Amino acid sequence: MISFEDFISVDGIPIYLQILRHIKRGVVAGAIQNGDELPSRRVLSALLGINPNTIQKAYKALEDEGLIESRAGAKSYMSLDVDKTEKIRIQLLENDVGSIVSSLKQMGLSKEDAVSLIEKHWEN
Amino acid sequence: MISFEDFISVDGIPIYLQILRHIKRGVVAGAIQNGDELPSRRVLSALLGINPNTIQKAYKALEDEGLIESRAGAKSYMSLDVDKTEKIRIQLLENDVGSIVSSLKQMGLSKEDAVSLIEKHWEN
DNA sequence: ACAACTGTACTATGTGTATAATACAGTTAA
DNA sequence: TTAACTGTATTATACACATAGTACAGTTGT
Repeated sequence: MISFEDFISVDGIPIYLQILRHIKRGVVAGAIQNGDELPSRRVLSALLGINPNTIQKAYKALEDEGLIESRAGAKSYMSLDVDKTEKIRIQLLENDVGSIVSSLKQMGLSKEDAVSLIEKHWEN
Repeated sequence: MISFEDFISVDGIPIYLQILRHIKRGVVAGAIQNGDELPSRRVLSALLGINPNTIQKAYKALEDEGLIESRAGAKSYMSLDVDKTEKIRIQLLENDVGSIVSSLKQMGLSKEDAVSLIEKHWEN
C-alpha cells in the first residue's frame, strides 16, 4: 500500500497536483513500484482531510497519464515500467533543477554560491 | 526604469505573484534599487500583454509590503533600504533552496548527485 | 490652461480549484 | 447472497485569478 504519511499540503499549488507530484517522486525514489495498491479515494480523502472529489481529480490525472489502472468497484493499482519511470525522473528533475538554477541566476548568484547554499541546506 | 524585457510568464503560478517575484529577484541581484521608477500600470500591461488589473494587483501587493510608493496621478517608485533588501534575499533564497532540497531528497538523490545536477544545469 | 499621462475604483464575465451532498453500479470477502 | 467496500458521475456553492470595459480624480510637461 502506497504511503501518504509524509504528505504535507502547501498552499498556492493545487492540491490534486501536489498529490500527483508526491506519487511521482515516490516512483523516482523507488518507494512506489509497479502493481502497488493505492488507497481508495474515500480512505485517502479521510486520511489527508481532503475532499474525495479532489482525490478523484488527482487519480484521474494519474490514469490519464497511464500511471495507474482503475476498474469500477475494485482497487486501483500502479501501472509502471522502466520507460515510464525514466520519463518521470527526467520530467521532475528537469523541472525542479531548471527552476532553481534560473532562480539563483536571476538573483545574481555564482555557481559556487549556489552549490554552497544547496550543501548547507542539505543537512536540515 | 525597471526592465521587464526578460520576464516570461509561466502557467500554474498566478501572474501577479510572478511579477512580484521578478521584481524581488531584481532587488536581490542589485539590478533594481531604491528610487527606481516603475513602468506605469498601463504601459507594463501593454508590454507584457497582461490585463491592467493584474498589474495593479501586483503593484498593490508590492505597496502593501512597503517596497514601492505610489501617489494618485504620479509615477510609482521603489522604496528600498538595506534591511528590506536583506529580508527579501533571505525570503527568496530560503524558499527556493528549501524547496529544491526537499524535492531532490524525496526523489532519493544524494547530496553529491544534487550538487552534480545543479552544476551541470548551470551552464545551459 | 490643457492635453496626456498617472493611480485608483468599480462592475461583470469566465475559468480553475475545492468543497458538500448524493447517487448508482461493479467488486470482493465473509 | 449480502454487506461493505470500490470507482464513477452529477449538481450546487464558494473562492481566487484573469479578463474586459468604464470611470474619475490627481500629476506633469508644454
